Amino acid sequence: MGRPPCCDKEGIKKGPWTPEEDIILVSYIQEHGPGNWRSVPINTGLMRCSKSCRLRWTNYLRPGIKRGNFTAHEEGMIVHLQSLLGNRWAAIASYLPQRTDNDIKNYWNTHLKKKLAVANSTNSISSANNRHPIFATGSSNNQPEITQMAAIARRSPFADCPSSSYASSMDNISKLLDGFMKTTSPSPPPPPLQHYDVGYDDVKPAVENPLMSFDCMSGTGGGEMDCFDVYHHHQHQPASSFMDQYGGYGGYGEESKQMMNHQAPPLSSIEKWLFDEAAAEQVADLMDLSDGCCSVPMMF
DNA sequence: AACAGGTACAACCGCGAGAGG
DNA sequence: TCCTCTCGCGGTTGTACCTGT
Repeated sequence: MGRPPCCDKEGIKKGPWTPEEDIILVSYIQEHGPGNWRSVPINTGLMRCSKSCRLRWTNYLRPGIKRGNFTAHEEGMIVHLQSLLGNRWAAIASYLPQRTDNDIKNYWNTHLKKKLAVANSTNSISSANNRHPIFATGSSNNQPEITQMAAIARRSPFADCPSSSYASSMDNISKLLDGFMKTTSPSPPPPPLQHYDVGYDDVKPAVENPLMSFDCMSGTGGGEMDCFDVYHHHQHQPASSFMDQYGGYGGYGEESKQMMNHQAPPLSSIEKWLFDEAAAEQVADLMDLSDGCCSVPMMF
């Protein structure tokens, strides 16, 4: 007997989500937290399948998501990471905590693939890529490295930190509710959202870890120490001390820290490469073209 | 103004992995 | 060890919007 289809039941609604549905979903998650998606449609009365609820939350409603145009910096990172990891969008997204894997995937398919095709035809990108051995050898010839990097990506603090992500989420929800209130009036006020003092246009990164966030590579932040300084400052320190100092790990517990201590080098090869001169050079070039909006005020 | 083609992105589908019984 | 359930991921589709003719 095969697996029963998830969403082919009678009465399961498909298609775009309405603001009302969003409100219901957000309210429920605000109260119960994300997870246990099976129970979400049951408890909320939403005529959606659990998968649809999860997708809506993770790709649209989840707090800390940055919407709008990708910066040149983000583009560069996606291109780098895609070259290394292939179409492992979730792994790539873990390095861009403000972007969803769906966003990155869409952006890759609609923009970057085309751009790269054009660039490759003029050899402009390929020459840059070939500066680095990883590009020169091709991802398929570095399977162990890729595997390691994928594992690292999964272990990254951004990979899965529901608690911290959820805890900082209310700006998105506030946005949603705000937008909803603007477009539907009069209507009963939504449940009060607490713990959110962030303005509508002031989306904070879901995770504030300066090393793991490539946003810091922009170097345009107003901090006392730019990201490369941070990197150089910490690259010889054990991962644990760095993570402890900068409050990494998101929702990871002590056990995870220990795991990191045992399994992860202070700086993985992918991270080294991404901070490497070639990448830095390329990204720095892109930085010059950036509008600066990718620079996120960091905690240092 | 109307239409066609292109683009962007939200959402869906199917599969695999992992957890738990 | 096997089976079922649940979740997450990557590929794909549908559709609203944009742009050019």
